[in-house]
Amino acid sequence: MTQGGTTPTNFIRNIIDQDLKSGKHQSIHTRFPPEPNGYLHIGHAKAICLNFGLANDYPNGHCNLRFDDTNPLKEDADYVVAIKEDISWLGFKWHGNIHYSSDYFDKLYNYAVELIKNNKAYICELNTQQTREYRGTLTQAGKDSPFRNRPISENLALFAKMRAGEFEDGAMMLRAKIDMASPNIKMRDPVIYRIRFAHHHQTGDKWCIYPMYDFTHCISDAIEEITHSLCTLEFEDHRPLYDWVLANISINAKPRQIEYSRLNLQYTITSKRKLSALIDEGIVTAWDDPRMPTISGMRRRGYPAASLREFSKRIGVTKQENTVELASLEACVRENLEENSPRAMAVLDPIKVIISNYNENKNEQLTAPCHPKDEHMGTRILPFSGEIYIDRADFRETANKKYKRLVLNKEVRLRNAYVIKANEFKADENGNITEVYCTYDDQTLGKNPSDGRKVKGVIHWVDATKNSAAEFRVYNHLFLLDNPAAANDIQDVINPDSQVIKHGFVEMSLGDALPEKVYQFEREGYFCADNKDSSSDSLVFNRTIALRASM
RNA sequence: UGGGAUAUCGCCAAGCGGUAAGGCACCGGGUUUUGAUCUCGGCAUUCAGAGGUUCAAAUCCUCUUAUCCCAACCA
Repeated sequence: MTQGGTTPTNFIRNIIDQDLKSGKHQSIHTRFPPEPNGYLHIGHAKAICLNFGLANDYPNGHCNLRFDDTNPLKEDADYVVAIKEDISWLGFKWHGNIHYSSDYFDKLYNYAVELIKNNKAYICELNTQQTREYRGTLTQAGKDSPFRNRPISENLALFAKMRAGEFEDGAMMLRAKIDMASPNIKMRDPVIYRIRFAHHHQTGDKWCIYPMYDFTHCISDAIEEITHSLCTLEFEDHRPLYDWVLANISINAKPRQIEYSRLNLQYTITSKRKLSALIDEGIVTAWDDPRMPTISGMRRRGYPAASLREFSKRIGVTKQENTVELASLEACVRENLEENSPRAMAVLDPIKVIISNYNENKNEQLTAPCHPKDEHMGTRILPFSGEIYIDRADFRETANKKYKRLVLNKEVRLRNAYVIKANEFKADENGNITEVYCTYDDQTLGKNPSDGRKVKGVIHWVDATKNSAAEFRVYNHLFLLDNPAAANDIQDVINPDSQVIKHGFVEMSLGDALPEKVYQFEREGYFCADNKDSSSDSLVFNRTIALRASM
């Protein structure tokens, strides 16, 4: 399958098609509702592609960005900034202004009052412990709160006082009056407002009571005239409550909540709480550490936005629990990069090669294509002198025929340059090779040896006199286990080699490599300059992903 | 007898009563100045299991089994 093209159908599209066909809706309106309490990760990327993708694919479709900010204790304006950037980078535009659930705090308050007036909500003074006891268990019905039958007038007065700040945190709460015996625990008089003397990043100190998710989300959807409110499976039990709230207040719009299964990805964790812990414990450096499955981490690492969109398209949308293999994501990244990244050469673990028959005054400027198949990418200049660097792994004193690189007394092709032959080498006292002495065949530039002898291998190289020194950060799985969430202690399954630092050289043309621009370092993999730590004075390249390896 | 959901190839996933799409992975052949790419070929007589309805069932019915979610004043 080539990247791009149309999105395969799924059960949500089928529902939308029916709604459009039946005339229930003329167009669709979705929303992406992140809570600004952390950075967006690959799971959110799926949700973003789903919601914004739907809006893009249907005529007159719209998708709102709404920050679900009803818990000031956990949220922060910094996250709002990062989330907006991530969505834009992923390639999506939200409809109109950015929305916040907190925009609706006044309306929400009034709807709560309406519920009270209709005897559908009451002020409860049970403490946390008591509330839990009264709620019952999975198999036992709950029992009514002693405050359940408070007169409406008293509820109204108490709620007003709650808002006025006359009670302490946790002293009381507003509860919907539904059914303490419901088999669905979510319907056992759920809390809809709590007291929190906390500063809110959007509303400041205006409020000391904050609405709960279940009360807020459905009303926010209705206010924004969302037609299809998509969320993950764990909210299935909340749907009756979502519908109950909208049915019991004077609001016309009746958005439909549809649940789909969240994405699980091998070797990664998609829990903001756990990702946050990785940072706190110093296992990674930040939310955008290239090892993080966050959108900003993947961006920093070099994953193209288009490959994330393609991935989200390939995994589909269903209600089945799933764990996608990492290889599936990586295939999308490689497919994109193979086509779009310019080629270059870099040596990560250098040993010097001295070409003894090369005239030391003959400094050549070789020309090499930036892409083997796309000539529009142009060419670049490769300085070539008598001294070059090759990778330590590309030379052996002896080797079997499967080894297609440089071997003592044998020949190898230098990529984009000449065929060389190794004649001798030097090693230090530990046996580590320090220098290899070669001779080159000056008749092999751009052509095979004229006498017909076959040169089996091709290795990459960097000129030893004109180049840029660079640090390479080679990334591997952050976790040793494909299902790290199952570990008792996450510390036990951290891969100690999730980041391996190497120092070597890149070809001269890479001296001013732009951050996040990905190159294929031939035979090594895809790399991009780090968007935080790299500068032209001190280059730092992140390995986006290795080349597919087969041998 | 708490409630809610899900079961199609190793991993995703189409399929919606007419006789198992596709992608990833994997296994072979070819091309190649990247052990990359590209390319050609292979990869579910079977749809969690057992019954039943039907000319015909992955699709309808019944029962069984397995797995996931729910008892925050989180979202």
